[in-house]
Amino acid sequence: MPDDRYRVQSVERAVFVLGVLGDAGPEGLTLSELSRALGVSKSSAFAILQTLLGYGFVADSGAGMSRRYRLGLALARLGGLVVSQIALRDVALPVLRELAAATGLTARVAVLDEPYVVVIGRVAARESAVRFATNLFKRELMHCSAVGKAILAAIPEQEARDVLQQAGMPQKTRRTVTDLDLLVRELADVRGKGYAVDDEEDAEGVCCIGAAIVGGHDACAGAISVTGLKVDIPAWRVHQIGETVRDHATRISALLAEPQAVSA
Amino acid sequence: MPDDRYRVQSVERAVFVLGVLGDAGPEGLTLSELSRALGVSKSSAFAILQTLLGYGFVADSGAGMSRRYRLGLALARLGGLVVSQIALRDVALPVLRELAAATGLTARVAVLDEPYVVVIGRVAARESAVRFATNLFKRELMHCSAVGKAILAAIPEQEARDVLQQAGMPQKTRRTVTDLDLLVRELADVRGKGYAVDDEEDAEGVCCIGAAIVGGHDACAGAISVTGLKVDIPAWRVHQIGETVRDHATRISALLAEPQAVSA
DNA sequence: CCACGTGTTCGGCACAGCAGAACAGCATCT
DNA sequence: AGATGCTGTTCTGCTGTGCCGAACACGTGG
Repeated sequence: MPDDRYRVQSVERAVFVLGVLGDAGPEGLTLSELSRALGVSKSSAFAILQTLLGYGFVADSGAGMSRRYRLGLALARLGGLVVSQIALRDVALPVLRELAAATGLTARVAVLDEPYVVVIGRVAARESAVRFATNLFKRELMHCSAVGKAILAAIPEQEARDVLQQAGMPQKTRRTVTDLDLLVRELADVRGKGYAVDDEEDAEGVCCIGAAIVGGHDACAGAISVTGLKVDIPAWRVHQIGETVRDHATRISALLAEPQAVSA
Repeated sequence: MPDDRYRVQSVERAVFVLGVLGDAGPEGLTLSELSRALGVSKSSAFAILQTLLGYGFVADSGAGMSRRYRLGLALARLGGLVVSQIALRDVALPVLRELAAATGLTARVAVLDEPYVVVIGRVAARESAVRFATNLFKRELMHCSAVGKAILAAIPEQEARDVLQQAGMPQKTRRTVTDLDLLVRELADVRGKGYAVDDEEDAEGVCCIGAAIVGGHDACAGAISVTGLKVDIPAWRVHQIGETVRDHATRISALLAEPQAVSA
């Protein structure tokens, strides 16, 4: 996907190794399984694994005839560093707790990771029938999520067009907006209201309402949203919830503008 | 460090890139700084960065003349996967809370990541004068830590010797045991008592008492320990604390043996 | 016992990807 | 203004990396 002019093959393969091992779960994979999944020779996969093994990026369970490889603890360390570096997360979480309490819905905070959005924090609704299995830190498409559309509405239109074209606009449900111009027109409406709605556009039966967070270093720092079943968010509640979400987003924006007083 | 026969240079360099960026903090580094820190040409570093960038392993803040690179969110995702895969962590943490409360000391749980130990969980003492700045998920030496010695005592002697020789036994403080045979003899004593003591062997003025956790898939699943200032752990308290730590370790071992009933 | 599974080792050839130099912006100093 | 330092990016050509394939050692099950 990146500018494939300056990509180095070995590194790319190493990244794939980590990706495949991540999907594999705690049991891990054998060398043969891995080399097949990647479509590379066993010896190549072996060399990459040995290298990553030396630095703790992968771990191996028991040597011998059926040695299994899984993700290593060095990744936990680096991952922790990344998380601790996201200031927005720490600022937003307390406010999200209030938002979740006020609406009775699951609240989330996400940032732009061009051309995707990434959920970096989450507060589950206290008493929710279903639990939304949204993976933290996974790249999600912008055109069919409330946080995505909220961010798109907060950045220059041309930039939004670029981002959308780069990522594509696949049809995820019956209601997904797949036309670029149609979505851009919707963004104007979002700017007017101050909140964005995802009405079953990402998953059937699931509704989200989000609002952008402005400030920080860049113009748009991210967005927050609440998620619930379509049943729990009837049409007549949308506007009221939308305003609540928008107000909480504004509060986070204000907190970001303040001189930081971070506690240990 | 690894069997440098089968290491692939590009992957190794990519690992170094991530390591350097991790140490650099949220501000990140410029391409030039990075290439200098690594001792590779700018173009090589650039190619590696482009590749990692494409998969979210690094992120870039603003293009142009002074583009800065930092760790990317993909690492947070993989790191989260790793953490969630460590069953021991979830089992141990509640018990560690009790241990911390019972002793008034900081409690930690670690696993073997040959030939090192890695702290995977921690519960700070409620009312502690100092806060111990131990990094989670960082590889630590075994010969000068309570968790390390506890694990060493729980595995076959030959294996312990191998591990110690592989990692080396550098002198970290005046009291660090740097002689292999001397330490091996101490391990017999640890087996007898059921707990291991680190008496200012890792850092001046800091004392740890740890005990091994057995069971799980392997014979030795890890170890727990309590950490405090030498002043807070006078000689007459060592035995009593040691027994407390040992008992809590035994409880964790028992929990691991039970058929898992994990809550969401 | 042989056939197939595994992980590991080796060698040789090709091209991946290195280094170095040239390029384009931008700052700051002379 | 001009000059010189920085920055990131691009390009080219040579070299040595690190690919693949095949042989190896070990275990298992038909």
